[in-house]
Amino acid sequence: MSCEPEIAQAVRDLGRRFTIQRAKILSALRHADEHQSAEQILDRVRDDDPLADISLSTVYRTLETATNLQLTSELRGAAGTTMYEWIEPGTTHHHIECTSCGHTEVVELTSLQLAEAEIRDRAGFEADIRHLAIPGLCPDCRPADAREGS
Amino acid sequence: MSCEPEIAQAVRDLGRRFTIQRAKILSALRHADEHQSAEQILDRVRDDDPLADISLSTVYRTLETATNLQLTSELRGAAGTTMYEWIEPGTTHHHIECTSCGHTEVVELTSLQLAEAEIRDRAGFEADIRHLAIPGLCPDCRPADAREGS
DNA sequence: AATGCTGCTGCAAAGATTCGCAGCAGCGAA
DNA sequence: TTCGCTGCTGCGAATCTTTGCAGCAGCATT
Repeated sequence: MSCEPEIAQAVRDLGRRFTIQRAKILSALRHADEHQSAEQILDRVRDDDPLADISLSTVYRTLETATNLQLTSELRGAAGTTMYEWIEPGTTHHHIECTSCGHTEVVELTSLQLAEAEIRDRAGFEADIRHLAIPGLCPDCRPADAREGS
Repeated sequence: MSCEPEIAQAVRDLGRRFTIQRAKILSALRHADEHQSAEQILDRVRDDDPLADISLSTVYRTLETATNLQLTSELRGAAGTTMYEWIEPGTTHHHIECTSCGHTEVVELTSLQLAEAEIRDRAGFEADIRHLAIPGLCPDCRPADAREGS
C-alpha cells in the first residue's frame, strides 16, 4: 500500500524499528473503515497477502506499541474483545458505549479539553483523552425514571 | 458482615435476586481498601468463610451485574487484569493511569460534569463518567519535550 | 558491504474472561 | 407454607490476551 512510507517514518521517528509485520498490521488497520479486533486485522493482512504469516501475538504487541506511540487507539469495551482503530494525527473523537446493549457512537466532545488541564493541575499527569471510551446508556436503554428525572 | 442488609436492599431494589454469593462477593469488595481483581475478591471471600465455594465465573457475573446497577465500578486498565471497586453512592472520582509505568492515581474532576451534559445533547446518551479511567503519562514518564512545550 | 547490539517475532503455554447448559434456589403468588 | 417461574450458579469449554524464550532482523557503525 502506498502509505507505508508514512507509517515507516512515524514508527522510526518514535525510535522503534520498522518491520514488515508492523507495516502490514498498521496498514491494514489504517485502511479499515471501522474499528477492528486483533483477529480481524490479521484476516485483512492475510487477504492482502496470503503468504503473510504473522502471529496473533505480534498483532497484539504491535497494536500496543502503536497505541503508545499514538498512531492507534484501543477500545476495551464491555464486550470481551478489544477493538483498535487508526488515528488521524491531530484529530479527536470519543466513543460512547451503551453498557446495556453495546451500541456505540462516536462524538467529539469539546468539554473534555478542560479535563486535560484539570488533570495536569491536580495530578501532574499528561492525560490523553483524545480517543476516550465512555460508558453510558443509549436513548433506547435509558430507563423511564432517568428521563422523568430530567 | 453487618452491611449485608444494605447490599441486599440495593440488589433487590434494582430488581435482582439477592443470593448468598452476591452477598459475599459484594461484601468482600466493599470492605477492601483498594480496587481488587476478581481473583483477589474470591480469596477474600474464602478467607472470610473457608467453606464458601464460589466459582470464579460467578464473581465475574456478579461484578458485571453490580456494575450495571452502579454498586461497583470496573477498571479495565492497560494491565491484563480488570480491577473492581465498591462505589459509595453519590460519590465521584476518576482514575488516571499511566500508560507507560501503570501507576494509577485517583482524582475528582469537576470539569467532567460538563461532558455529561454535552453527551446528552449530542448523542442522547446518559453517560456515566463518575468513575472513569483515563489514560495518560505520569510526571515521571512524561517525555522531556512534553514539558518543554508547556 | 560486513558486523554487532538489541529490539522484534513466532511459538507455545499460561492467564484472564466469557459462554452454554443443566440444575438449584429466590421470591412472588396461591 | 407450598408451588412455580425464572433468574442465578457451578462446571467445563471456548475465547481472548499476555508472557517467556530462543532465534531472526533492523539499523547504526565501520
